[in-house]
Amino acid sequence: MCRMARPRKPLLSRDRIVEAASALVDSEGLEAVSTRRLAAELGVSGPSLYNHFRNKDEILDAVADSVSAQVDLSMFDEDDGRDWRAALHDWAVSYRAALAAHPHIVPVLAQGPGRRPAGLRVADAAFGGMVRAGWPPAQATYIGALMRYFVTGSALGSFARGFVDDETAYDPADYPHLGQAHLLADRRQKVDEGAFETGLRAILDGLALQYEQRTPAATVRPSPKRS
Amino acid sequence: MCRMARPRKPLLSRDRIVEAASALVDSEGLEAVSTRRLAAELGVSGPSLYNHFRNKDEILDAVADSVSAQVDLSMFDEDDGRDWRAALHDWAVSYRAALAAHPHIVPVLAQGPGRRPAGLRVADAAFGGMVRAGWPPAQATYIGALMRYFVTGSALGSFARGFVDDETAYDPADYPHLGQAHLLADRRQKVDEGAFETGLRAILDGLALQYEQRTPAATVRPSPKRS
DNA sequence: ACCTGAACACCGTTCAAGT
DNA sequence: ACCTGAACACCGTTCAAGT
Repeated sequence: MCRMARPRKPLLSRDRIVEAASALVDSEGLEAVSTRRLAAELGVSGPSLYNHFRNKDEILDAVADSVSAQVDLSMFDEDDGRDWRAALHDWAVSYRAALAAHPHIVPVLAQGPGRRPAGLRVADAAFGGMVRAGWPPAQATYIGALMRYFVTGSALGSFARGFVDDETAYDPADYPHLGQAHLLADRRQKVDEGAFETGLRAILDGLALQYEQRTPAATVRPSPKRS
Repeated sequence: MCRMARPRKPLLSRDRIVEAASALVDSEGLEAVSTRRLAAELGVSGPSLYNHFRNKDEILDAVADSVSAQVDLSMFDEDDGRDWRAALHDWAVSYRAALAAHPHIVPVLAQGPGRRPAGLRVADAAFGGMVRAGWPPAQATYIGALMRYFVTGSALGSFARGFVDDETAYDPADYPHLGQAHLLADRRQKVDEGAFETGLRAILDGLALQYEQRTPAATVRPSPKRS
């Protein structure tokens, strides 16, 4: 009857905790994650988690970061040979796919990289890729930020989940143009895809215009200090 | 010693509750809002709130909606006379300003309009404005959605608050390009503004290209069924 | 080092009771 | 109709105690 207070092999590890937390977030949402519930899922008592993480927020940060780690960044490799526009497009698509696969953690992710390593790696790679492609550093920073705005916004405020599935919610007297707002779920997913593609194309087209007109630098005038 | 269980004039009202909740969200963040704390702030006991709202989520929805209600929609008025591009620009700026003034409630707002009246009004006005300007309904839906993605994403994932204020967090060995990531707070705010302006301009420029090439309809060919 | 149960100060919500 | 206190089933986190 002697339940060990401490077994020779640790019952828990950061990885095991993150794995269980991710599964719980994906299956039942952020609200379902309590330290006690998570511990129960892992077969330990609540306070055990505090041997591996300082608090619950750190666990959720780790879950968010494991999603960031799934974003493909290979398009920013030096010897990739493709142009910034194609790289940005492929990055956005991969970025969004990673987030859309785990929608419930997006609110945590969308707040910014904080000190999460994979989140910082994403920001770093995109910035580096744009600078290498010839964008001035200030513009490269803007591009990284605005792409994050758009991608996280699209994953978070999905049209598909953002409107209620109830036609009586949209009185035509109040909202004369929203007659179609409560459409079938699969139609709504098409709206999300269409909006994302339309927005991404617009952003890339618009940035291409700005790229042509970017700071003259070494082209027109004899370059003014280019540190 | 007879404290009234029910005074002649109600102590609470939905408006008073929303007002107090908004103040609490703005000053101390979403996490500070508990039904008990909110009730205390209003000088009543916790359960009293349930006479006016079904649950806490409904209160937060109402707070979010009061922010949506501050978004200017006048640029979509019929007799406004300005083009869709100017309207979209002004809308985005006003939209973002409303959200940036109450950043802590944005995570609730960003999830979509749900059944919040002011949120639906925003979606309705933008859609209607684009259709009136000549956009096909499907495109108008996309535009409303993608603008929401971008604006809520920018308000939620602010660059200024999204990076930690600690230079040791960005080891150049790990993130070769993030040397500037922990800059002064006011510089970071400039990044947010720059990224928002750059992104908004790119979106509008890109949409202008798509507007020119939109469904030929009655212009080129003898219109193929235009229901 | 790593797990435990007990404990503290909280939660959201329900409900019978008051007026 | 609208407020109350008591109660229920939870929380996150700390800590002394075990091995």
